[in-house]
Amino acid sequence: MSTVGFRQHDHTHCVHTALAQAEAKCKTRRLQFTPVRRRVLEILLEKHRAMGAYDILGILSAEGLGSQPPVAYRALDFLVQNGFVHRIEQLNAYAACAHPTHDHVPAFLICRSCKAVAETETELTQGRLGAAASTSGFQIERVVVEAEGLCPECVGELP
Amino acid sequence: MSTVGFRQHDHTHCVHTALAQAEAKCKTRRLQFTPVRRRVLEILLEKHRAMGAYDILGILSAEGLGSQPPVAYRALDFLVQNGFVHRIEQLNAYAACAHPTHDHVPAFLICRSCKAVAETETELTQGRLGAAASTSGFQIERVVVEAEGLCPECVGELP
DNA sequence: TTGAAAAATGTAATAACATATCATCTTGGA
DNA sequence: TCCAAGATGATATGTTATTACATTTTTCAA
Ligand SMILES: [Zn+2]
Ligand SMILES: [Zn+2]
Ligand SMILES: [Zn+2]
Ligand SMILES: [Zn+2]
Repeated sequence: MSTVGFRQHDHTHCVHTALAQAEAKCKTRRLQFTPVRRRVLEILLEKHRAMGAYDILGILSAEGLGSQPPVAYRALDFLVQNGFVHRIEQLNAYAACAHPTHDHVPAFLICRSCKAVAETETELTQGRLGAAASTSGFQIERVVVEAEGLCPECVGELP
Repeated sequence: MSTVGFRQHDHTHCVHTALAQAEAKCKTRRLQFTPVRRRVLEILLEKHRAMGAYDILGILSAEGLGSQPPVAYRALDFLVQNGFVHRIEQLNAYAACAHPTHDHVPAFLICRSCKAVAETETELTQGRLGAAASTSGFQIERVVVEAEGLCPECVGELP
């Protein structure tokens, strides 16, 4: 399954594929897939977990791609804006999108022990939240859904 | 309806009621409902909106109840831990619980224009998220559900 | 009642996360 | 070619949150 990413896998191939897809999408939309933007996405794809802006900045800095916070935040804003990366609100962190080929409402499973993050999908106006919104006349534009708990690896090893 | 709080109302009475309920609950559970904790909850009930820790600290400080960040964060941690207050992840802010009398999974509707916040409820493992969790063996302990959009007041007045 | 343990508070310092501003350079298109 | 929009460089600052340790207060059982 591609919906949940807790199992180990080799992803040198999928990093390449995702970068190529991102590049193509940018070309289509006439967006500039600049070196910093490309590298930030690549870092997030390679690490395959949520990373803070300053973690990413540290890597960029070591590579001579920029050392000040705006460098990282600008690249991340671009990637989030265009759906290549999601922001995880609970962690103040960022993760590469696992389903970049189609529009979706991301939802996350976040392990409180090992910090692994898996992305799945949800609906914009599911269940009671959607009902409450339409009852009150609230117009939902974006939904943050983030579940915290224990991943399969950690669930056996902790209280 | 009590589920959605976008309509105007007078709540001097409900502040008193909520404080009394909190006090009773603390007595039952043998928790210390100290002056700072009480006052922080009262502030959040009175303002009836999401507030940052430093907003609250400013008020506490003006009243001589403490001037350093840990004062506010400790009180907020206590109130969140015990279900009197919820943290709004998207806003890095806190709001008094609207349904303190029973256990629930809070969900929020957040107006991006006026910053009003309404609390409703949801299920711990709704829809696809729950399905993905059980498929992968992830054990959900807490869910953050926060919808961003336009409240009834603002939906007519903005693009 | 009293004394040890647990909980809460006071205080200082610092860490972590994020944005504002303005100058300069690059890119894409008329 | 030249302009305008977009991207980057660089400095400073703003905002949110935690660590650490000393002191006081509360709890609870001997
Ligand atoms: Zn995604
Ligand atoms: Zn784990
Ligand atoms: Zn609540
Ligand atoms: Zn509004």
